[in-house]
Amino acid sequence: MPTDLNLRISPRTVQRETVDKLRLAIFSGMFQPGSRLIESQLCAQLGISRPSLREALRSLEAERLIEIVPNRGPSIPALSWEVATAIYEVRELLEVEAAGRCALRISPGQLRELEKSLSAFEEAASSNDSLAQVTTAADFYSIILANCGNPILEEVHRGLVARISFFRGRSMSLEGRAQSSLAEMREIFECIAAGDEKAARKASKQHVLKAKAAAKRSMDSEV
Amino acid sequence: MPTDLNLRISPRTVQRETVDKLRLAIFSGMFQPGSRLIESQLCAQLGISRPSLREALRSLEAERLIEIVPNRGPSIPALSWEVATAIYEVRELLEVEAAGRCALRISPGQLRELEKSLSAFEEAASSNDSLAQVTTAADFYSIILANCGNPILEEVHRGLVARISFFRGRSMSLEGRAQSSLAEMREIFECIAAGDEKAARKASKQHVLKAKAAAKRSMDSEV
DNA sequence: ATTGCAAGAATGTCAGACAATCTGCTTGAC
DNA sequence: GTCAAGCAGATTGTCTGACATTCTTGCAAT
Repeated sequence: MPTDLNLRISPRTVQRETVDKLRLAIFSGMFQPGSRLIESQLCAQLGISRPSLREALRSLEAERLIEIVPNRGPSIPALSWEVATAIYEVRELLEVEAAGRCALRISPGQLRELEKSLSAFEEAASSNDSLAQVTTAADFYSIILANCGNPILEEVHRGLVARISFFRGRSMSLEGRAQSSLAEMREIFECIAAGDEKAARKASKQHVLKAKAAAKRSMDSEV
Repeated sequence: MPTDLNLRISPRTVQRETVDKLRLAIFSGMFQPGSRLIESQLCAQLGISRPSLREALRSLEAERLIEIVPNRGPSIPALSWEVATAIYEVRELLEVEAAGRCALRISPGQLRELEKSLSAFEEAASSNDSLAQVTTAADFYSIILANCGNPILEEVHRGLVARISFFRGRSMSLEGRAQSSLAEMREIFECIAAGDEKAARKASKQHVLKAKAAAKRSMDSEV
């Protein structure tokens, strides 16, 4: 039997609930970039005590989802295009590697899961629900990353994607982006299904580059 | 003038001091892998209150330097060889990319700094001070990562290296590892100094692979 | 318009408390 | 003698309340 089968269920603690709730709130753009978070207000809204909140904030700080400046407290960092570019570049590095490995080692069962998630995205892409588009697209990637055979690759990728997830919501709503995204993702899927490592890498690289370009367009059009 | 010139000095807060102290303590192997950390003991040793300590522990948890299981508290995770391997693989990805970029864009001033750090490692390598070897080697890499033009690459790399830093201390003490490491690092330096991207990538890849092999040897010999 | 100051707000940190959970040891049954 | 049940101590999760320090803001004065 597997040696590290983890049967232990993790009790939901206030700290973890709070981290999850705040993370979701940040993703959904509830706070303006640059705006400060007032501890007392958050405590009241979340119905928790200040020590618990502060622990949660430290976790989010380490994830780079918020910044905490001594004596000024937590705030939502304004993500510059420079940093976003840097994140996209590292994402490219990681996703290309993951797609290539995935093509060589994914199991038939997981491949079906990947196909399912692609279908889910297809459905979302034809709708106007940009939140559904982002989440289903994220599912697609996370299956690839989960099957690349390297848990660290997955972990690092998740951390990066978190920071630019709200970019995706905006770029998805660009005219036609969801459809072309779908085509690129289908290409990646086909390559993985065929077990063609090189092609999977190439397709994955193309996809990230286009996503990056779309993110830039959506940012420019906003300024 | 630079737009993000950060003149703000960060006051040293208890939380930050504590994170730094504990991180250093973990690096230096003060705690056995798998051993639990007792909050009350740490509070007494550090002379701080429990809320402050718990905030620091949350930061370290997010860095993956400790694990916190609900109702069992913090402990030092036992780093399996599987995970260590995964980390080395991602390190390879990042360091190769960084070395290649660095070769194309490093400034003469920073190149001199890199040369200096190489000399420092050379001196340490001929001694038996494995701590000095690890720190000077870390300086060498961090200069490369700082000059690759991608701050995210640097940030992610730092997070990974932190988790396996104590491996390096052990593998450096392997017979002859410091000397061969020196040769590999000098090769990387030469390639960067020559501005040869491809060669820098190749040399960097070789270096990580050998470091990984050395880490495995040191781990095997311990079991 | 700029400077300086004072009141208010927010954070950093601590002390103490209590319920829930875990751990180890004693006790009892077979 | 071994194993299970149960109890006491240890430890964590969480809250309340407090206070000094630091930041912010509005107002007055130059």
